Amino acid sequence: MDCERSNINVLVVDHDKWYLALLANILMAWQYKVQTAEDAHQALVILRDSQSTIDVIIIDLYILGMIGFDFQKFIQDQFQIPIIIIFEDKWPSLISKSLEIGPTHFISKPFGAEDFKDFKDIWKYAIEAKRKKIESLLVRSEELQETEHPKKKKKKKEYQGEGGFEVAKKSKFVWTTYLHNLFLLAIKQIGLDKAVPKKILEIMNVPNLTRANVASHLQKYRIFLRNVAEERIVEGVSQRNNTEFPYVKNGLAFQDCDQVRLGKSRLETSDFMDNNGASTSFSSYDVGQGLMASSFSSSSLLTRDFEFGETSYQNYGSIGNDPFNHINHGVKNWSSSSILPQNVSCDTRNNNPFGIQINNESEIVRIGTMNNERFNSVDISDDIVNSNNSWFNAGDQNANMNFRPFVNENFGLVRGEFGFGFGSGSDVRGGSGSKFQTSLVNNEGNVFENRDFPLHKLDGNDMEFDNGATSMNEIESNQMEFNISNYLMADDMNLLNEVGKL
DNA sequence: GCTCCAATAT
DNA sequence: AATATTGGAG
Repeated sequence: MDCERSNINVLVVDHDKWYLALLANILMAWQYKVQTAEDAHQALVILRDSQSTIDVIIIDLYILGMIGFDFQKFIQDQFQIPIIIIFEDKWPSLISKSLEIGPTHFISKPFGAEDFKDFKDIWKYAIEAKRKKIESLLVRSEELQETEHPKKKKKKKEYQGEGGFEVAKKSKFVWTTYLHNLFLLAIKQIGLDKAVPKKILEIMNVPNLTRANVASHLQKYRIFLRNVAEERIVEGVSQRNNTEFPYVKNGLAFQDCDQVRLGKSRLETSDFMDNNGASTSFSSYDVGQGLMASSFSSSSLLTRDFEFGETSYQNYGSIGNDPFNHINHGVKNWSSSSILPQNVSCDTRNNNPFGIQINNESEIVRIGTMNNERFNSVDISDDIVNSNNSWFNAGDQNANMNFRPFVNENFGLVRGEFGFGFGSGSDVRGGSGSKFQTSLVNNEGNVFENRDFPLHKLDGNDMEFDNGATSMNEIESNQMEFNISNYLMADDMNLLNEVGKL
């Protein structure tokens, strides 16, 4: 048993140095080889540098959440490294999220040395996992020959390697979000026109990834791009919502680094939220709302898991049991789709951010305005909508507004390569506007369709205020903000540095 | 013999 | 639907 132990290499990841030290001590006493990491990024680097020698990962649930649960899937699927998650009870949603990904071993915090007297469970788990891993790769051909019929054996022989071993049939490669994002990043670096499988493979630098894998994926990607190019967007905000391929998913990377408008992009992932409330994935701060479909000078928000059609999207979530509605407070509506600016505050005398609500036909139903503390909505003309129920439920939709400098004056709904959001092109500002113009924007950022909607009662004097809003808790805010670099492996950061985006 | 890519197979 | 494999062209 002991000799087996010393063959197991463990990576321990926790942001709590005390636990880190505790685990390292225990593991080393048990003759594990231990590597430790205090944060997510360091864990990624370690794993990347020595992934072939890591047999087990013990990781804090919160950090796992920071890396993203794709990471769990990634190392379980691709590397087949078992994960043992140490957790605190206060993140129940994270636990269930993690359990969705795959079989996982949990240890509850706080734990002490005595809890590790029962460590043999983990031992068994790790050793068993390693054994399975090896067995899945190598199957004794002798055993096979006993059971196989001669006919089948002939076919199997192609796989036969040296030393009487036979390599088990390769499992289907899975393009996780993470890998796809690396793929996109590689293409970004090379340039789409010059991107060929070999080069992409080289830049992605992912173990076990083959050129054929990349070629196949590239083919699919090109087909996708062709479809997008041919697609008519005249329908406005339409079906393209359904296709996720080019999107940044889970915020790990971006198809086009230019999309990052600001030096610091804040990234929120719904991994931190109840899965009922999957939400906005990107926002920035200081100016605007993050990622634009182009270099337009206005704001844009990205949402995901957003269904624009029949199902309305409830864009709110929670952290544990705490309402989490201050960053992604944008969209929440029960009966029809609604999009509101997020992370905005304003000089209400000159700039009024707007929220708009649209129906299933992409028509604007209502437009709301905000000031520093409140949200209210304003009816737009009845020829757009004859609604006798035309006020936003401001408390629901914009509780916990986040107040930051906000310079945009105008909003329109844009549909760009990355989704939809608020774009420039309108000529509305508090007190002075008479029209609200929505701008539909193509992938190049060019407005291809404008629609004007008359407004009234945009004057601040006419505003009705809601009392439900509260300001954002700064600490919570900080907890939810991560520099993008935290999500990237070392090479990716170099790549982004070269492009000058970090 | 290798790469790319479109077509085809699984 | 997603990924793997094939076969022609360069």
